[in-house]
Amino acid sequence: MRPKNLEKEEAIRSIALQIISDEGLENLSMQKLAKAANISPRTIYIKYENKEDLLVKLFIEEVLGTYEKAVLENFNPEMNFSDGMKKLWLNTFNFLKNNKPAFSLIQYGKSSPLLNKAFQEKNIQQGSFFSPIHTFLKNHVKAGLIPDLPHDVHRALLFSPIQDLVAEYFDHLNREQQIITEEVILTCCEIVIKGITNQKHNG
Amino acid sequence: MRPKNLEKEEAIRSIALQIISDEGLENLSMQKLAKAANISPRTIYIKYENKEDLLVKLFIEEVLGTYEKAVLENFNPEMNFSDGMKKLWLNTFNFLKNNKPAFSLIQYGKSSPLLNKAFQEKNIQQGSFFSPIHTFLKNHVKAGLIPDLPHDVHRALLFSPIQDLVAEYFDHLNREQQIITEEVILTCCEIVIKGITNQKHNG
DNA sequence: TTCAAAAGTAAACAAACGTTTACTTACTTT
DNA sequence: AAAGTAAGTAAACGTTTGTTTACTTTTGAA
Repeated sequence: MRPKNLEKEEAIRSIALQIISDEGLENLSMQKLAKAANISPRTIYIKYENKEDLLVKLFIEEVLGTYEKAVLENFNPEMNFSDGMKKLWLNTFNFLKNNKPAFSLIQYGKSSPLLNKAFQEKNIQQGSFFSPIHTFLKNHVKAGLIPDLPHDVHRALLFSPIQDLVAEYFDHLNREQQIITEEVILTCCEIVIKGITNQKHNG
Repeated sequence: MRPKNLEKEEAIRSIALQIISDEGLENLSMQKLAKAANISPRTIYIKYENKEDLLVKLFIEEVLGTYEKAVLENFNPEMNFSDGMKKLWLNTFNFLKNNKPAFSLIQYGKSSPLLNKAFQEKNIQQGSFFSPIHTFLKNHVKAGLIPDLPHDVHRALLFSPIQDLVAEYFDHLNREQQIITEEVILTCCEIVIKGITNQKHNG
């Protein structure tokens, strides 16, 4: 039998991300996608059940999968807190700033009920994304370095600023400014570390 | 001549927000909106030029307008840093947790190119939203209490965690949990304050 | 009380939507 | 080399889209 053309599958995914990033999720249609990828609409349905299936797989597999891998590169849960945080922040920054389409869909994941629901189901069903970070934080809670807060609260405190900074990086790009640099990222990371770290020997 | 029925205008806006919040921006159509509001599609076009105009006005006027007012209530730029921050965080939390549709569209503002562009144009054309916060931060930079960073960077460090915490509040609601309370918000606010505050007399 | 005029409605427009049908192509297996 | 089968295409399906046309209703002012 004739084998699947993996190039076409990759084209579907990358062009779908491109359209979402440039025109918005609300402006992605199957026919527009097929035309942009130079294939028949039917071909998309060989690889995906329907539009929702395409979007969910794009989000969970293509985007969150590679995102997680990039963020956790050269990171391990046994690192000391400051080094670990800086590694995670720089990995996040360097991956996302070169992958605007991925960043765009991640943002939609916080907006769209469909993607948000898919993310939570995935997270519950088969162990959460970014579980090494979970372990990392637990270690430092146990060591008394950071306060014992729910994991979601840790995440909001420690990682929401870096995601906002990436959004600002792209906004500034549009206006041909360059304010958000690796140096700024590291400064911000240190501020966040200072905030969360217990000051056992002060006062 | 016959006057506009303001109730219908309000119905259009609130029902549009409802649909966006429940089904997503990508599932809002003019016909669905008209049917849900018990009016003719044509009526929407009396009040708005087209769908984009409706979305932009919904976002900028209805949502960001009321959001700004709520966040700045009983706040003024002359407050001391800690009190001001806590006021802003609690105002944000208490407004958004009771206004999921507003929160949803604010999230879409970070995803959708249309809304994101509209926000930036509005911000440039006629003075930024939340300018009292701008003044507030400038004051405390001048006093040497917090480091002199670009305003966007301040915003990412000081306010992105509270928005993430609101998102988590809604996620937990769906699972009938109640982790994000005013008390948690204040704890987190203090952590953020501690991080950004210059320690002039230590070390 | 009449009446211009905007508000509002019901129905329809072409275009685009997600998806499928009927068919052809390309490749593996025998 | 022939057969068999999934991949892939072109064209079309019925529906829904954003928007408009043609008409009716409601109102404040004359």
